[in-house]
Amino acid sequence: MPSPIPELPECPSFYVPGAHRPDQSVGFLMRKVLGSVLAQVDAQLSAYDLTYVQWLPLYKLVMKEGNTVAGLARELLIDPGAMTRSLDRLEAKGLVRRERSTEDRRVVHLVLTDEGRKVARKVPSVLAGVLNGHLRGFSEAEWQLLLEFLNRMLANGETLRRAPAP
Amino acid sequence: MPSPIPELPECPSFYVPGAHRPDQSVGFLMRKVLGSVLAQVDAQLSAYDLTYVQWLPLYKLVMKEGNTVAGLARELLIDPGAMTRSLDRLEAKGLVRRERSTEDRRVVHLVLTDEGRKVARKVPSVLAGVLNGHLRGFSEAEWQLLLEFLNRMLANGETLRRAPAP
DNA sequence: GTGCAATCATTGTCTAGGCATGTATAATTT
DNA sequence: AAATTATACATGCCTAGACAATGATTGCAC
Repeated sequence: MPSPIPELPECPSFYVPGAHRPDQSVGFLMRKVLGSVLAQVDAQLSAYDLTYVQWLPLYKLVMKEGNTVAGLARELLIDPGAMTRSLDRLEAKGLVRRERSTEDRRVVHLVLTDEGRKVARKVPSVLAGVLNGHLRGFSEAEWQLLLEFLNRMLANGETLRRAPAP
Repeated sequence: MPSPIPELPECPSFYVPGAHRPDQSVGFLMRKVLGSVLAQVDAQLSAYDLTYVQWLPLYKLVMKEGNTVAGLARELLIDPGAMTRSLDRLEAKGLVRRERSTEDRRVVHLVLTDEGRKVARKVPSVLAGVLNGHLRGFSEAEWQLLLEFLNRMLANGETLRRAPAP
């Protein structure tokens, strides 16, 4: 009797190695869309001497979702080393301050400066504008469907990470 | 009589600055999905000492879509400087060769080595596998719809680039 | 033809991320 | 209590991309 095969639904075969040109694959298209969104957001944010990725930790701090280097790195799914250097830049601009914790002397608490809070406030409307611009012509249902698709792909990616490719 | 307003459909207002948490916005989700796809592709490609982005120029060379630095950079939507350095790495690995053109001494022709051609062949099936894995549970219609959404967002981004935000 | 503008490739300097390592400080185990 | 393990932050070295400036060449205008 064969060992019980885990109940994974079959993968589709939308992509067949030689068949499609990869510049119309989901991956390449998403790269381009994301590039377009980021370029426009960053272009507008340059007025505040900020980038999208620099805003992300500021936002997390505003929302009180993490206030340490490791915490932010986990939240933003990036390397702690990258986070450290990113915070170096933000600190140099006077947007955050580092304060070594007293109860656990390993951790560094990050606090927004007034300037940091001020500039972080400007970002969401820029982001909303660019995203809405890219969704011109979408119905609300289509938008929701797109979000659902992305969430499903993300969930698939998770399960793939646990049970790697055959 | 007011000047004729260009016939641009209104932007939707799906995203309102304070309303949504940005980690469920299209942008952030696409970042995560793309990260998941790239991580898995690169993990598998590491067996060939190659990455997805290193494969792209090889593929363009195979397809004979550009055979110069500037040509590849245009095709792949990246900076010529970045292309030069990327080719440095590929040349160091013995996957491409540079040959200064004789008829126009400014340009450098890029030619795949046998090794380059060989390793480039391995990639499409890896790519297809990971993409199909992320599309598990998608119907063909849903897949096509997703592609359509992405193409529409891309087109919107184009028009936005010409006529910047209000 | 001479001068000017455009093109091609390269290099320097910057942000951004990944991986590996190191150091200090907890926390846990024994 | 001592030793091990784990965590937090920082640093070094790598890929990757953006922008700006440079040098070499070519093409065009005049």
